[in-house]
Amino acid sequence: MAGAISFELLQKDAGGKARRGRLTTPHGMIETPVFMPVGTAATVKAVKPEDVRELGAQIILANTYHLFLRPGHEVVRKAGGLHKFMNWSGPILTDSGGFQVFSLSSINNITEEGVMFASHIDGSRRLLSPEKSIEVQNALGADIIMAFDECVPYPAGREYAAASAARTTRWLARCKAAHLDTDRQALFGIMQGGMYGDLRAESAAQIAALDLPGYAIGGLSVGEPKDVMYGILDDCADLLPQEKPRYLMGVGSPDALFEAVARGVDMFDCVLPTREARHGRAATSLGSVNLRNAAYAEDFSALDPACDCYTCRHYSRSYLRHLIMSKEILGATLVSIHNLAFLCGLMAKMRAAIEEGAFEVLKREFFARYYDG
RNA sequence: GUGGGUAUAGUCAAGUGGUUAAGACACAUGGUUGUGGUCCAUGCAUGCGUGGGUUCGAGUCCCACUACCCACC
Repeated sequence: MAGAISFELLQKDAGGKARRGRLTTPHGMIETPVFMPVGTAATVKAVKPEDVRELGAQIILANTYHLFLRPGHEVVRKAGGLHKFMNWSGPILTDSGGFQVFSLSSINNITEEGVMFASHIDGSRRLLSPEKSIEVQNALGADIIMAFDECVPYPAGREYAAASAARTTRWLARCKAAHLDTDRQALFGIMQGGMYGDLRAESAAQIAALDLPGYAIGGLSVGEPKDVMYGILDDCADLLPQEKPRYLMGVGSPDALFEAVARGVDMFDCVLPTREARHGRAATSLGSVNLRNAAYAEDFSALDPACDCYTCRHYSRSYLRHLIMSKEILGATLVSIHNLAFLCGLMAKMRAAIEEGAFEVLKREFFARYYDG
């Protein structure tokens, strides 16, 4: 079967697990490893789609949960799909709503059927199930859609993690059965299993057996210590199929991106760069900068001297701090542009380094400058 | 000019003679990982317009001064 997407493994890092790949989708190619900016409500907050493209983003993520509740997936369908609705012609991935049902809605009742929850917008009771999530994602029309899963919280007991992972796998089979238009949209399965290595292996084997076009690692970066996350990731490269893309959900701090790419992960998404930008924190080549700090009030230099993004080419730290402190909309826009450009640029550097067999060198140099400089 | 009122942190204020002067905003410093444009944590008045007085004890009562507000001339 042809399928909506194809993944080509171009190169593996000499001596390491880092991979250089290429994902072909109905809306264009994606060079991996890749960072996907998050556009929850069919918009990367504060940034116009053409600017998202210009800053180097190859694919964006949108949320089933949010669009299901508002404006409603039928509205998006009538608009001609998400790409047209939001004026983004590149690839899109939609999250299934599984995570948000647990993290955002208040009252929820989990059954084998699905999850009953109260909308965070108006409190109305809604049901999201594997079939419903696929129906909504079909209407949204993203290139890659995600399985409806339960993200096991941290910490979680072994028994709960095992039962939850097993249910997520059963839900995945239902998602696959409900998803018919496989030539237009690729369905990714999600590995769970909490922080238990053997449960992870079991989950990986079961979802791999369904022969899906890609696989995600879920349930990480949920509050566990970083070395625990890296420990789980150590095994993921061997647990998941080599020839399929691997997506680590919710990860986006620079150190975690390096560590995960080093362990063979290809795709990432995270709210961190845009959320932090709205609150005045920027990632730069020399480390993190909190623009709210009084020290930057009269700092007329560029946010990051080594960055050539629109924001760094035209504005000073002093001005950006003024915008953030005044809660001016432009502040969120400019810092978001920079933070996204920084992360997308970082991934581009990783791709080039893998091609040159210099990934470990880049990683070492980055850590020295970003965290110790 | 006459009468009345009000002065407490950068701002708005609580405070009715008795420990260490509420709270909010602002400000300062952290935090935020499949996004509720949020939310959270910590810090921030040796002092209550100024000067005197009463009292064991005064932001609180008394007197004078100063500033501002309102009304009348």
